[in-house]
Amino acid sequence: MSTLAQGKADLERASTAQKVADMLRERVLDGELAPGLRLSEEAIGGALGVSRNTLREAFRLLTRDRLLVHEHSRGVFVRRPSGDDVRDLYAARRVIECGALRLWNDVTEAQREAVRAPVRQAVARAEKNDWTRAGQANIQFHRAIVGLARSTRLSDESDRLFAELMLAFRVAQEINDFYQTYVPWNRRIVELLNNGAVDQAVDQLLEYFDAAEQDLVGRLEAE
Amino acid sequence: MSTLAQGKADLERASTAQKVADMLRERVLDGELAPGLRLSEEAIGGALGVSRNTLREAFRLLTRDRLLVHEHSRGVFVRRPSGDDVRDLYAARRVIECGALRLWNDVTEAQREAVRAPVRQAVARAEKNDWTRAGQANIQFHRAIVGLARSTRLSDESDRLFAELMLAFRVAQEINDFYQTYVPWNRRIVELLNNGAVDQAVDQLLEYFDAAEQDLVGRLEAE
DNA sequence: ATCGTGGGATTGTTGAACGATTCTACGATA
DNA sequence: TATCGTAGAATCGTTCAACAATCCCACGAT
Repeated sequence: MSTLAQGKADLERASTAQKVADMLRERVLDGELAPGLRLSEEAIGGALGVSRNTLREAFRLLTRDRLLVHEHSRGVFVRRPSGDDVRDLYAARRVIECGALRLWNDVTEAQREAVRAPVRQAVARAEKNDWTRAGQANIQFHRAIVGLARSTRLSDESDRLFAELMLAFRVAQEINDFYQTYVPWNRRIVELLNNGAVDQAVDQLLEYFDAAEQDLVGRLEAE
Repeated sequence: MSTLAQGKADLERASTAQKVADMLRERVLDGELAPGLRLSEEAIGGALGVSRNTLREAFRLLTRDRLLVHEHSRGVFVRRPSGDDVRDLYAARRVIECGALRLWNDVTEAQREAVRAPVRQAVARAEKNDWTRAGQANIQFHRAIVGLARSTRLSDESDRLFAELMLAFRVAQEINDFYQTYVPWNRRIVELLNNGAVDQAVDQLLEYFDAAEQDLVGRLEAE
């Protein structure tokens, strides 16, 4: 059964543009292509061995994901989120994640466990000072919160928001610093949820967003 | 001042692909291009006088907006939303709009008025049996609710959800029928908001979503 | 120091080309 | 008669080459 699904996934393999977009997405998210950098069609296309047309399709995909920005007749650039972008981003997250978290009592146990597990993982990794992977667990935590809503459209959009936020973190050079404070915060949220105090958990999540936004915006607008 | 902004908007005019995409979007939304229809690259490109490459970029844009679906080596088709799509759509709307509506007491008076006005408009148009434009006012109502969050990202995504929902309405041939029931519903919601009963307004909104989803899914899965 | 004004580089769009994939219709086989 | 397989037509995926439009930069004029 799973082999069938696997085979189908292979059959419906991505187009060249899709594959190029995936590769570029990784490079952007891991910082190899720094925010603000201009991506030359000729240089990238030559390096990857694809034609300009195909490359431009890949650019369109990433532009739609807000990882790249397109300026007419000037080219595409790796996005450099501004303070206003971050405020916009957190306004969206507040609505989506708090709204989804309020569904806590209406969802399956499997969904609830998907929220708890990443927090345990983040705690364990934080104790080992593995902040990179602790950060990944944090994202999983928030993805699972959105997942409570059971809407692929909402989850997909949230993934785009998370990716954009990663860029903002990079610009603010805040990859590891801030992660130390959110771990206990998430722990508290899960604790409140387990005690049935959903409203208080939502309040905690809101406070977390306030703190994170303020910190990030501050660093972004400092320069 | 506004003329300057207007001029700037004109200067930063869309690319050819963007303009083609806008034109096709209209045709899809007003039903001229029916759900399920296949869009031939050659036919459309020839009729519009643009090259295949440019047209394909336009298709990509609309695919990203979920108005078209792309099938490898088969072409692009006007999306035909399924019952599952509608369920997914409403799950997202529940989270977004209810979450945004809870901000009622934290926003400016101008934002609140932007929510009330479309309802008055819808009532007036409904009395004149102008259901098409009453439906447009309804969408404005829901757009304004999302606007309470003050996030362009959230508003943009919601616009995509609304557009997709319009397609579902078309498939269900429910353009005008259902509109008669939501007008009084929206009226009640605004009344509750004006009385400061935000939580009850959210509950009413949820019930409205339940009813609308059930009705739409029922018609969609009937065929 | 500011303001044209070029040349050079890059993007925007087109058209043609060819392999790969899908669709269609026809005929073979049971 | 119904199913299956196959050849041919139509369409898509991708590349390449070309040229106009636009932007960037440096140089010189005022």
